[in-house]
Amino acid sequence: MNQNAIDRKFESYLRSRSLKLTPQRRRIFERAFATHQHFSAETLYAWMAEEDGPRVSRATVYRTLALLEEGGFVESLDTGGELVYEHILGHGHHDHLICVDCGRIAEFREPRIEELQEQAARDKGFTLLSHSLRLMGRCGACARSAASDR
Amino acid sequence: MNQNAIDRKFESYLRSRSLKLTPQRRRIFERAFATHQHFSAETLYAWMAEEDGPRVSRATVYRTLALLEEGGFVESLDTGGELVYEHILGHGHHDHLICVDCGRIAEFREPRIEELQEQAARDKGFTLLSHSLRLMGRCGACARSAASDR
DNA sequence: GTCCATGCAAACAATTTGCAATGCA
DNA sequence: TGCATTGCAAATTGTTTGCATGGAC
Repeated sequence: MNQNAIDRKFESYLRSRSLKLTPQRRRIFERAFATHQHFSAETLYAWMAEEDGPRVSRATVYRTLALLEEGGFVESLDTGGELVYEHILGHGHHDHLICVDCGRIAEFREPRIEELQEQAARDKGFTLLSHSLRLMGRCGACARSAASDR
Repeated sequence: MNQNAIDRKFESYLRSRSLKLTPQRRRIFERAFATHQHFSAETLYAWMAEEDGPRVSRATVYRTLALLEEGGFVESLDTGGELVYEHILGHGHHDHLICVDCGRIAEFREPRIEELQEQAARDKGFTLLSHSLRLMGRCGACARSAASDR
């Protein structure tokens, strides 16, 4: 999906909820889609501060990220501490690997895990709505530097 | 493992780190093992307040829970909001199902998921240290009452 | 013109910390 | 006795909210 199509999707989402397209919302939205990294509200706020464009307050960053999440434009990931976001469009579902040393986040996809989750939920009489799977470990680079420190 | 053996394990853990066995620590420790439910720091603090025994401050509850977690006596689970704890001893590893309506927590065990996680980590060059898998859904009771509300 | 949105600062919730007093070992 | 521990209140962190002003439609 190109930038234009995404923009239209956002506009139509706002209209559907009778919300307004403000310069702040547009700026936050576009910035969130301009990166392929994970970012926190604070990080995004810092980007807003150092880059050019309409001034955006911290409160608006939080409010707009919440809005984007409700609209299914971004997803949040709880890193134990702050929430980080990533945009979703053109990005299939995946889970995360988090390096405990450097904080690097890698993504992986494993449909067989999803299937087993469904099964486990059914077994316990639950209707599965969503899940959060985070693998904590040490990435290759950190493992190597830990080894060379010895 | 009986209460006595668990107590000794705790005492020896404290000794190994040259920490002291205070009435507060003993009380918190025993209370944590006396329940088979999940509990938050605040809940535990409330138990301390309403039941008899040496007075325990909120700060000490937090500090001791952290200590118990480091020692591998309890494990924490992030429910999005507050952390809840459960004791580990005599309790194999499992993951959680959380009801989004009533907050009820169910446990399940699925070794095949663990195996696939290991594999995914290896594929990405990570050394897996731990993981957190939470399934969010609606428990049977809540699904039924939601249906009857209609 | 009518709501909705923004910025600001104050409020929040959960947890952590500094410090002086206290208490195990 | 010496260092760990406690309680208290103040501090922190990440996030949310109330309210007066400003702006999109």
